[in-house]
Parts: sequence; structure tokens; C-alpha cells
Amino acid sequence: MMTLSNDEPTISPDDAATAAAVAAASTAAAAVAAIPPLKDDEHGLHHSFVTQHQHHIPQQHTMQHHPQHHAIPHGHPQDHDHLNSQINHQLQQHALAHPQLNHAPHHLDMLAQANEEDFLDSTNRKVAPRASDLFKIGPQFSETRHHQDIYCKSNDMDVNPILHARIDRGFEVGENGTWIGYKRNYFTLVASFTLENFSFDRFIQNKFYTYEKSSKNGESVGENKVEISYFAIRLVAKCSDDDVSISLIQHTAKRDKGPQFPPPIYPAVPGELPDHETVKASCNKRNNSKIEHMNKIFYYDRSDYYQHVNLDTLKDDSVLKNYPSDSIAKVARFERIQFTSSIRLKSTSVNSRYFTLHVELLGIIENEDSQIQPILLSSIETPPLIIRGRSPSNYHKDRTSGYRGHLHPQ
DNA sequence: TCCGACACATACAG
DNA sequence: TCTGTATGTGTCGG
Repeated sequence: MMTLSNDEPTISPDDAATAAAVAAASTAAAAVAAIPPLKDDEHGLHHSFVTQHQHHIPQQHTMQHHPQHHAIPHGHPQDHDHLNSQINHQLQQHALAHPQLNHAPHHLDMLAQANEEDFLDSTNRKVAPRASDLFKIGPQFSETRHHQDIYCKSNDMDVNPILHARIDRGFEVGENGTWIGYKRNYFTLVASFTLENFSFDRFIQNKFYTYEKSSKNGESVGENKVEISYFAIRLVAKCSDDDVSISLIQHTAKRDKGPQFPPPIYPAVPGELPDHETVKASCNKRNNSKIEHMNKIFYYDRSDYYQHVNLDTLKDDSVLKNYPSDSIAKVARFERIQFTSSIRLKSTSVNSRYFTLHVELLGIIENEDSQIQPILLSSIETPPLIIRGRSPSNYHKDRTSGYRGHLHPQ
């Protein structure tokens, strides 16, 4: 359990924003600070909940205790060969579908071409840590895949959720059309969901339900109808041929000097994905008015809504009242995410090891003991991703951000 | 060989 | 323009 005192001297206001996003679980929300893994959670992950968001970042802020997370190692039932072949297939499909990606120019290429005089210089130039062109749009996610149906409580209508996500930093295409990221570097991802034929107003005036698969002694014995208290978005990573306990980690802006957490689960209402430039502009803001502006894009303020319609919280009988905090994500933003250092990157097989990132829409339900539990409703995933490790050999090839130039070595 | 820790450097934010 | 920050990555040593 990580504890930070209020007078932690090295923490900036921006950290408070990050910390709030990463870690905050107020005592009031502590009851929902950690949720159990999905029943079919292959990775057995525990995530924290983002239950609060600070719209006004105080100078003297508080970083609350972070709920405990335990990676639960487990032997798991993944069909490796099948998954591998599936991923290889996806990789081929992706390369076929995006031939233009095979020769994406790189800023270092352009530098090299721009000026012969500077060429030798540029061959040894590192990627600048704060270069704004580190923000690049990553691979397209798959179509939304449904795991459990959602129904509208008022008329039992089948509701179609659509997940949206984009990687905004940390991945770029290699020479074969594969997507490459670096274990040591951050990536940024945003995600949201919408419900087809549901305007926002219609959404917040309704309730929804789904079915929970029930089982006895491991045998599936049907489904129970369960009301969805609220929706949530989470990010998980999966590996092509291995089982990795917790494979993603989130840092604060302080990186080594700050705490690290698994990416939070965001309780969320439907929202549109902001464009790439907006996400890029939202990072590392310290100016309060800019932060507030960004908060309006990424968060929904329930108390504003209640005030606006002059509705007593207690009288609200919609899905909205079940959310654990007034500040609810419209867009889940995952910043400063890295694959955990514990993942192994080299595969013993001929194929290299791939990862995929999955954005999941969860329905949070309350069982008879008032325990909350997530149900996986739908998900989207990236094409296979190659994560390069720390080996210096990864920093010399393939003209990615690790490219050091080797055409004219001195 | 891998990893945590520390270090250096450099564009951004204000 | 100047200062503090955030972050890619170099490096040391276990």
C-alpha cells in the first residue's frame, strides 16, 4: 500500500491531477475502490477504480491511499497455438490492409534528407524526450465485439454499445507494417463508448440490464438477469504466447520518484472521442483554466446536471445516480502507461512475441451481498504489437524512435 | 542478460 | 527569455 503525505515536497499540481486520475479513491468511495476480477478474467487482474476526479487542483492536495492491487498469477487456459496463428493472421491482414504504412516517413529520415550538412550530426541524434512529434496516432482498433447483451430496462430493447479508442502516443509502424512500441517509453490511449440510438439525454434517463453467466462447480448453468449499476472502461494487455500477470503500469509525471499503479478502471458515461490534437494538448497542463477546459472534455459532472435540471439526487432513478462519484469519465484517458518491466519480451519460438491492447466496456453490477462485480460487455483490440525491450540492439534498427542512424557511421 | 536505479539532456509550459 | 518539468534513453552494477 502506497501512502503519500500531504506535504510531499516534490509533487506538483499536475501530479495531483495525475494522482487523482491514477489513484484517488476517497474514503467515501473506498467501498468500491477495488473490484473483483471478471469471472472469466483470463489475467486475473485487479484494477483500481477511478472514483473521483479533481476539477480544481489545490496547491495543497491530497493523494489518497491507493487500493491494494495484487497480481494474481495463475495457470491459464489459453490455446497458445491457436492464439499465435490468429495473431499471425491478424498481422498479415493488417499489413495487407495498410500497405501505405510500410513506408511511413520518420522525422529522422526527414532530418537526414533535409540537410546534407547536418546529416552526420543527425545520425547520432537521439529522440528528444519532450518532442511533440512523439504523439502519433497508433494502430486502428478492431470492431466492437460483444460478450454480453445489454438491454434497456424500460422497454427491454436490445442496446448496441460501440467502443471507441485511439492510441495517441507510443507506437509507430515499422518497415513491415508492424506496430512497434518501446518498453521503456510511455504510451497514451483514450477510450470511450456510445450506445447506438441513445443520445446522451436518453442514456441518463434510463437504466440497463444484462445477464450474468452463472455456474456451479465450473459448469455453466444458465444466466441471471442483473441490473447494471453503471458502466466502466478498462484497459488490459494480452500476450500472444504467454501469461502475464499485470502487464501494464501507469506512472505519474514524476516517474521514478512517484508511485506506480495499474491503469485505473474508469466509471464512464457515453462520450465522443476527442481528436488526436486535443489529447496531445491535454498532456502536462499546469494552468488551471486549461486543466478545467480539458476536464470538460474528458469528464462529465453529475452535480452540474442535477443542479441544472433542479433534480434532487435522491429522486434520480436513472443509471446516473449509481456512479460512485460526481466526476464521471466521458473519455477514459490512459497516460504514461508502460508494459511492466516484468514482462519477458523474447520468445523462444521462431515468432517474436506480440501483445495486444484491449479496451473493455464493463457493466458493474451489485450482487445480493451488495458486492460490486464487473461483467465484460464488449471489447475492442489492437492488431498485434511488438514491444521492444531495453536491449541496445533495439535502438539501431528500423527507423523508429529508437533509430540512431547507421548509414554513415564515423 | 535482465532489471532497478540513477543520470543526462532537451523541448515544452508558463 | 528564463526556469522548472517531463520523459527518451544512456549507463552502472547487482
